[in-house]
Amino acid sequence: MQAHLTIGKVARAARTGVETIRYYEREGLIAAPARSGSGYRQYVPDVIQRLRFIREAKDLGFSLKEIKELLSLRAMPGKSSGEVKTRALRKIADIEQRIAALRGMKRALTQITAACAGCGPVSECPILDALESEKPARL
Amino acid sequence: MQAHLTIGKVARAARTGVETIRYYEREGLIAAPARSGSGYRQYVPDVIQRLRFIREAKDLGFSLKEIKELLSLRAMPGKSSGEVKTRALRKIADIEQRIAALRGMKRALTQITAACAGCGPVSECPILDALESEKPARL
DNA sequence: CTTGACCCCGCAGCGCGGTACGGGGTTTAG
DNA sequence: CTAAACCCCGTACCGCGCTGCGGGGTCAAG
Repeated sequence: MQAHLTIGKVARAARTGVETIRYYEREGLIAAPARSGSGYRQYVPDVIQRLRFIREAKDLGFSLKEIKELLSLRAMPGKSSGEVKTRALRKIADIEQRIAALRGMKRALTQITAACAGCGPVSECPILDALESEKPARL
Repeated sequence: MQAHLTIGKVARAARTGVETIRYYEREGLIAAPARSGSGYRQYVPDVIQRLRFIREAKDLGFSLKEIKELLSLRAMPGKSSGEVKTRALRKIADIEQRIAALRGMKRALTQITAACAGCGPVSECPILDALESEKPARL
């Protein structure tokens, strides 16, 4: 009846499991919430956004460790903003690389659909090689 | 002295481990190569590109199963190209979603660096919330 | 006041993607 | 010819990110 949510409600709202939330708490991805007299976790609604963000970042291939870093960009108790900025810039560069790599893949796949639309057996279509002749290396 | 490479050379060229290559072979991500009389694997150079592609896709958050699907878009023995096209289009849509999500993150991070460049303690900066107010849901 | 859904905690187990080990044979540089 | 470096295979083990289980307490609807 108040603004505090039980872990089960949070789990449903964030489309995740109760156990996952407890796990994230142990791993430091979300703060330990207040507790009721009987020991129940009492969440504020904000945690739902945070859980959703975690899920999204995870799907994009960030590890929980990286996500922790991303999240630590906010809520740094008394840190200078210069430090935050530096970290954020590094993350931005990382993200740009990922986007570029994804665009390369997309281009290759687009070529497949465009060039092979009407040609004969796929095994003879040389454009499929586009998939494998991505950048020589990097990182 | 010929065009065939041993597994160790391939591993070094693709910047991966020998065991990883054998693992990918077991998992069907790369074809089993020819063998020498004494049982040594004899690779053609192409495999190096393929391994690099796998590494790149992995870094982007694709699972080995998904990568297998991506790779299967080429080298489908006698499949109609219509089927390949359908699969490719699905993959393209998936990749576009990933790119969009990454762009959202980048935007949020950019706002952090821009807006907080000179303001006081980070804990008071409301724009950091951008990180958590990403899309309501999806998928 | 009971019953069922919920919560607590700790610990075991799982699937993924490797990584290492051990015991053997092979190749090649010196 | 020998020693180092490489290869084979099977199996065991690892860290990550959960997921489930058991044994217990709690809370709200009927």
